[in-house]
Formats: sequence, C-alpha cells, structure tokens
Amino acid sequence: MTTINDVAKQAGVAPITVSRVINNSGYISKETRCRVEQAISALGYVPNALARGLRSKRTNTLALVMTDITNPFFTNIARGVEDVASESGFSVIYCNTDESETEEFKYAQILAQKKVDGIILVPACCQSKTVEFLQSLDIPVVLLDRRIPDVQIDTVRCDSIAGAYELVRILIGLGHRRITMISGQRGVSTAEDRVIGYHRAMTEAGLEENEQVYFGSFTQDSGYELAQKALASPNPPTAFVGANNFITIGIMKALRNSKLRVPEDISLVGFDDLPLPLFIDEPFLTVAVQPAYEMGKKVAELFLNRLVSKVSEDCQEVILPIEIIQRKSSGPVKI
Amino acid sequence: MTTINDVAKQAGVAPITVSRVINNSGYISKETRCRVEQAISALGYVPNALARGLRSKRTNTLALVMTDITNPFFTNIARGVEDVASESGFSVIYCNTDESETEEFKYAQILAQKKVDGIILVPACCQSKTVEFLQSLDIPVVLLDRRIPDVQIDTVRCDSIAGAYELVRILIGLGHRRITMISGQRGVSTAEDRVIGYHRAMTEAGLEENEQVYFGSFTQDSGYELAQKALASPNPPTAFVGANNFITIGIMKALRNSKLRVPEDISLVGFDDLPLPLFIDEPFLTVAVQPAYEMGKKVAELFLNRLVSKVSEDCQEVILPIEIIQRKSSGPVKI
DNA sequence: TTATGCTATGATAACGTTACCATGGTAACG
DNA sequence: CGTTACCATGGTAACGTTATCATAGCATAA
Repeated sequence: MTTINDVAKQAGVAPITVSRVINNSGYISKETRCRVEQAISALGYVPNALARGLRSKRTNTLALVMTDITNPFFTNIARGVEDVASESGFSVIYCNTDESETEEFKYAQILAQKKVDGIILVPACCQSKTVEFLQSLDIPVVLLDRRIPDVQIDTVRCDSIAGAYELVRILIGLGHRRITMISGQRGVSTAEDRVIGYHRAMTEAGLEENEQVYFGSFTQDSGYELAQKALASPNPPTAFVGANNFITIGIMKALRNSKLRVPEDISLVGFDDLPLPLFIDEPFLTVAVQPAYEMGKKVAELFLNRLVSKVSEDCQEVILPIEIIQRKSSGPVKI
Repeated sequence: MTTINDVAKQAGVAPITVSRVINNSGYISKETRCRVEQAISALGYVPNALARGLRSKRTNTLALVMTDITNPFFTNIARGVEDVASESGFSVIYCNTDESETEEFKYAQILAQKKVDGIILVPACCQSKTVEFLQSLDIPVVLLDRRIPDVQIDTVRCDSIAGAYELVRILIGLGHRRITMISGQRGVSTAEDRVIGYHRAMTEAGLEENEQVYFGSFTQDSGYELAQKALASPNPPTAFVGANNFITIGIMKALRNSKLRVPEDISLVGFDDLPLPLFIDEPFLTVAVQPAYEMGKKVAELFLNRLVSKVSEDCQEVILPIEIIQRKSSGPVKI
C-alpha cells in the first residue's frame, strides 16, 4: 500500500509537506504542490483516514442515528443532513435503531469507538442513557425530531402539539365530535405531544368526554390494529387522527376492511406526508407536514457550526414550522 | 480520554493483556480477565477503533453502496446485510449514490480512505471504473442486484430476464398484443435485462412488430413521463410493464391522469413489490418480486466467508429466484 | 531426568499520519 | 543595517492499539 512516505520520496519532499498539500494547510510553493500532486496521482495514493483520525483527533464524520430507515420522513431528513455535511467535507454514517433503546445504545458504543465527530440522534425513547453516555465521552450530540426531558442538549424539531391541535381543529370545524387519536410509543415525545395537541383541541371544544386515545408504535401494523379496536368500540369515531404516516396508512387499511369510505363515511387526517400516490384520487390525505429535508439541513448546519466554532453557548431548541395541507380525506361529519 | 494504558495500570497488567481481554484472543487467566474487566468498566474505557484499525489492518466494517436509499427494495436489502453482518461483529456503512457514477466514485474514495474491509456495491452504471479502482487497492468488492460486463467479480442478483419474460407471458396469455415496456437507465443491467426478457417473450409470440420500449430512469417521474408518451402514441398499448416499483407507480399515475381504469381498461404489471397498501383494493399489482431481504443476507454471507477464509476461489455469480405474484392489475385485454 | 507442549504474561516496535517546534530565506520597514 | 514579518520546508515525536517475539511456570510424556 502506498503511504505518504512513498509519495514524499517520489516528490523529493518531506512527508509533512505532502500532508500540507493534502490538507491545504500551511505554506506550499506552487512548484512543490504541483510535484506532490503528480506523485500522488502517479502512485495512486489514498490517504489513510484511520491514521489521520488517530493523530488529528478529527474524523470528518457525522453519524445520523434514526429510528426507522424505511420511513421516507427519515430518509428525507438524511438527504438534508448529507447535503449540508458533504458540502463541509463531512461524511455521514447512517444508523437504524428500529425504535429500540438497546440498538441505540449499541450504536452509540460503536460510534464512540469509531470516533465520529458528532452524532445526530433521533432518540428511541425518553431516557437519557445514550445521551449521557456520549456526553460523558465528550462526543457532541444533538437531538432531532424528538425531545428528551431534563437534558441540556441542542434540539431540532417541529411543534407537534401545535400540529396535532390544528389537525383536530379542522375535524371539529367539520362537525366531528367523536375523534380518535392513534399515536406511537408512550414515552416518545412526538407521540406524547401529538396527543397533548389533540387533547388541547378537544378540551377547548368541550369534547373531553369524547376523547379516545391509543398509544402503540409508529408502524402500519400498530395503526391497523388500534384502528380496528377503535372501530369495534361501543361508540366508534367519525374521524381518526394518525400520529405519523405509517400509522395513518394502517388506519386506512382498517377502514377499508370495514368498508368505510373516506371521507364520505369517516374522516382521516395524519402527520407526515408520503411521497407515493397512495390512492385513486391523489393527493388525498389531509396532513400536518414536517419539513423533513429542511430539518436535516438545519440540524446539520447547527451542528457543524458548533463543531467549528467550538463556542459552547447555551443549548438551542430550534422549532421548525409545520404545514397543514387540507385535502380530501377530511370531510364533514356524516349525519 | 481513557486509553488501554490507563486500564492496564488500573488492573496492574500490561496493555497487551487488556487487548487480549477485549479481543478474546490468546490465553488469559480467569482472575486477570476479571480484574481487567473491572478496570474497564470502572474507567468507562472505550477502545479506539482508529488505532485498532491502523495497527491490525481490519476495521470490522462493511459498506453497502446503493443507488436509491428511498426505495424499500434497497432498504430491505440493507436490513438483510445488517442482520448478517452484525452477527459476525461487523458494522455496516450505508451510502447512497442516487444512480450517479460520480457519487459512486466519490464514495469509493472515501471508503478506501476509511479502510473498510469490503464493499457491497449496487453499481450505478455498467462501467467498471469504481470496481477497478477498488480492486487495484485490494479492497474486496461484490456486486449486488446488477451485473457489470467483463469484470471478474462476485455477484448476487436475480434473473431479470426470466422475471420480465414471465410477466410478459402473463400479459400475452391474457390476450394482450400491444404491450409497452418502461425501463430504467440504459446501460444498467437490470434495465437492459428486463427489456431482453420482454423482447424474448414478445418475439416468441410473434409480436416483434408490436414492441414498444422506453428507457428512462428508475423513478416515479420517469415512469410517469414515459407512460404519458406511450399513451399519446398512435397505437397506444393495452398493457404496461414497469421495470421497477417506482416506475410502475409512475405509470399508474399516468393511467389515472388519462382516466384509464386498471385492469378494466388497461393492464399493468411490474418489478418489485411495495410494502404500502397503494390502492383501494390492496394487494393490487401483479409483480415479479425479488427477495430483497434474502439478497442482502446472501451477499453478506458470501462476502464474510470470502473475508474470513481468504480463499480466492473463482468468482461466484449467485442468482436468486424471482417470485411472480399475480394479482388484480393484470386482466384480459379489452376488446 | 530431559524433552515437549500448553498456559499466562510481557517488552518492543510498528501501523500512517499530523501537531509542534525549528530553521532558513527573502522582502519590507524604520 | 538590524529588526520584523512572512514564506517554505523539515525533524521529531506522538496518537492508541496490536503483531511479533520472548519468557517462564507447570504438567505430562518419553
């Protein structure tokens, strides 16, 4: 394998000079740079990132730890992160925890070993074990999409409470009274907050007694099952709110199963858009859309600024706006 | 930061002994191991993977370079790869090339620098530049999903020709004569092979004259546009074949646009399933399904075996079976 | 008894790079 | 003409780990 020494010999300079050329640091005369560059391409030299990182204590690598890599919401975030990071010469490692705290901690350990420069974390639960572990090792972490209580940490997310509130307001405005909320895992801030927003809207309209909330997980299957349960309850809802895109699809499945037409027989709204044309008359779902790509960009920018400037100002909580898109899936209540 | 030396001091042993404990190598007495383990957890020691890799020339890391991380087909593959790899103590780095040869080469360089132990590559095109670059650096590579001509290299893929042939046979069996194939990028083996399979079935049935083939890219937009074009042609088809899931969705969109009902007015079949309930009557599409998860597992197994045994036997080409699932989207031709 | 093999541990050096400090030349300034 | 500042380059050591070789005790075999 060719090393920096081989290149140095070939170019008739010291290894450190080659290093300067590669890193664009220090002073280098034009001719020397040229000779070195020729030697590099002649020998097909590829710098060893392990040695570089070991010595310099920087790897130019970020990690993005997310809970579900199959959800377009997160892959869009990933795109945003990557675009910003690669512009600054950082590469990104993607990790998928499948909403498991254990997996999350396993990745934290691996990433700590690999000495990534920082970690963007979508926490799988509300516990701070992972964050504390990383912070104890002085590895910068920022949270994305979800809060964790009682931890000093930068966070980029959307206002789930407001988003859910708006969605439910729309339904109430259409005359719905029995509205069922199907949410994600208990303890996950987005799942909890969206229920809070729901609760707020219901209370405000004097509908506390009609509240029906299910916690499950952010998956199609969970949404399906809980919707089935809700439909089988003594006083079934006239409208559903899904706490994310997969749950909403699960609900949709359940509605079809029961031969309920949307929006004629029942209304359905949810969080997060899907890039696929799901139904005959697309676009169809009334949704609260989080700006996933921008979230990714924003969190990467914030993070890289922190890494570069090293100023440890107070923690920031960046809250991006949610857009409500009203489409056909929400209609007036059936009398 | 705590190093192996700190641990060694704390435990009253030599650093190399700590190394043996961590790596489960060599001989260690029970008491020593115990003392070392206590020291490790007391100090919160995390091994430095950079130093390890630098010295040992192994990073226990694979890279999976794919062309579209937003496609469930590839994320399922990723799951398979990850499951097998992590069982063997390997971690996986995911890279997304967006079908761009330039991006692919950029990643190859980064991964070479990072000294990953091997790369699983879904090539963005039929050129062998990336592969040759990696092989020249002695970095093991295997191809996944797509072939590249004239290169000695392990490959795991499905028989696209046969899959497309079967799909078209179904349509012909239903009485269709004017069948349009909408494929992906020219030069990508899956795009080409699926056209070959189509061509074979058409020829066999004496329908060469009715052949209509479009090359584009494996995206929804491309599928949509080309389907529009096909529908606007003088003799529009009675059935479409989409060369992957996104193309098929794009075609579906175009059909809706033209108020064509599937399968009453026109038939639609395609490659690769989608995990989402796309239409009112799910499951709906007649498809040729590639076993994505198994492909990922298989390629990881093959690869890890190669890495461990180091035997450089002849290259293997593993071809996994495609399953044809006949559903509602293919119907008899309208008279 | 000596030889052999297994167990348990350690000393030393090396992996490939860059941080840090040093050196010398040349131009500009007062 | 001495001082200062900038430009260009290099020497040395260190980052944290493990490969390699060495040592020594002890049990078993010949």
